Amino acid sequence: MEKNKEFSYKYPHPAVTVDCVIFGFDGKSLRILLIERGLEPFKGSWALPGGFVRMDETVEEAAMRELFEETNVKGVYMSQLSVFSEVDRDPRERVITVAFYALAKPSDHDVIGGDDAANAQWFSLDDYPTLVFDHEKIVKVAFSQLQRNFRAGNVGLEMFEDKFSISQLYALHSLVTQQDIDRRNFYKKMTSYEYIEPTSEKMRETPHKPSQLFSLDRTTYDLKVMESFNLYRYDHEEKAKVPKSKHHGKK
Amino acid sequence: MEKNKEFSYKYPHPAVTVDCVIFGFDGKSLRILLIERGLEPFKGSWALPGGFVRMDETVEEAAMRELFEETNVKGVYMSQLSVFSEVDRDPRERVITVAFYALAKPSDHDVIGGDDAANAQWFSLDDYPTLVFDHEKIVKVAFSQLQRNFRAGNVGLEMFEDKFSISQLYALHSLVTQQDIDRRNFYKKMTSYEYIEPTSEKMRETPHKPSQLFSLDRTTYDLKVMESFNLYRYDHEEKAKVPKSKHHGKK
DNA sequence: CCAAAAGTGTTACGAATACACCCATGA
DNA sequence: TCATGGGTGTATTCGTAACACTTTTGG
Repeated sequence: MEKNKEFSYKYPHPAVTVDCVIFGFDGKSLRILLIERGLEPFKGSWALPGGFVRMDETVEEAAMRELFEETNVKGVYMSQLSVFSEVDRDPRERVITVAFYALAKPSDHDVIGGDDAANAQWFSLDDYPTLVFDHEKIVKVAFSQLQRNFRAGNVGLEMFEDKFSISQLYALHSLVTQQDIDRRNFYKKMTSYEYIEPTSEKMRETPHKPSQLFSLDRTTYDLKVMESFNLYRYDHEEKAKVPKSKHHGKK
Repeated sequence: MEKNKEFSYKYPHPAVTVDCVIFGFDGKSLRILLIERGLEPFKGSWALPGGFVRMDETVEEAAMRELFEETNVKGVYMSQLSVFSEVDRDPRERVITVAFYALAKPSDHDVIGGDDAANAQWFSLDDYPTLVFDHEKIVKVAFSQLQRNFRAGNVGLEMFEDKFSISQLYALHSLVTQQDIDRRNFYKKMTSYEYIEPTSEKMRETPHKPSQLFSLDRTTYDLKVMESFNLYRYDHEEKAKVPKSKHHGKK
């Protein structure tokens, strides 16, 4: 390929990428999903999953596509976090990135590095490798957002298995909000939600804690989450079938 | 046609723009600031103030710059709203836009169309001209955001003069939230805030309403707003390091 | 004086907090 | 058995809602 610059414009254009901050929870610590770059620049370094937006897709579609290609994770709720556009944030050229964030359960996905990623792996938020570009900053902003959402009442049930105990929720809530909520009040609050339904089973954890298991009424929960926050549902396959839906909430 | 496309890339790049939704309040209705386009495409049509992001500026800087160039408005709190990236949202080429929104007082700014704008003008949200591109959608999303913020406790004091009455706040709050809050409870709530300070003056309105005037402690208020929401302060001159003015004595 | 809107007080309710207590389990 | 953590009950606080009432001003 001799002529390798085929796309010309009258004015300079920045490149546009997407980056995804995916949070998970393993029962002990909060985790983020990272990839090991398989291409230059910074080949071999760790980074947020993401990549260039194609000309025939929206940034949301790009985020879902890249996440799936690079980590095999799909079907999560994605939310636009922020645009990062510092002029020198990428050494190659001017790159503006749209950051997304989502919650996922580590066990639910077959996390396999693919495509441009040599590897994909969950890391503890307390101890993850140095990230390339300004991805550390993006992670910080994402965590702030997560913290805000949690303090505002979000419970992050997307990060749990089908069956979960209130103490697990409590552990996560404490981790994220950094607040010292009374355990018993938290218990009552959670069990008062109509979308958290008790099962009769019991579960066993590390030391000796027999605790009641609960399950989630996804339908009710989704409604609550959707109206509380600005979340959009992105099923990876969505683009393939669904046309364009437009609904306006005019009164 | 000669060769007028000097900027070449190996892969296609979208163009990146910013658009600003500026809300104001005139005592009666909620207003937005629009410009009449002075250039093609859609020359003569109305649009949100905005334009292309330069290679040497962030999207925030671009938003402030374009807003100032096209409408003469500056020194407002800007907040990233969302990225709009539908593939066909611009007829010229692939254009991804970062939408911002801010609150301003209509009277404080000398709204003059400039640069790419033939004209700039405040319109009532109930009755504004058809907008180009997907700007109507952006306005809708911005209003939803505004509504969310107001329901969450924001009072939009940025939209008022130095002296204001509680009934004015109440009128705006009712307009935005569409909620029927008790006037008297609202009054007490507002006057309980430490950043809303009574003055001894009185003001006169349409029929016969003498009402107490209040003023705003900007410092305290800014703190509250900054931590409640994700707002960033952008003084237009900031980049050129011009000293900040606290009071505007101009009229 | 009267109408209309501003401003003040008083009570009620519900969610969030604080904390006391009992139960189940495993070592 | 005891230590540890799960689960339940109850009182208090506080912000908000509901609503009665007084004051001010223009006509």
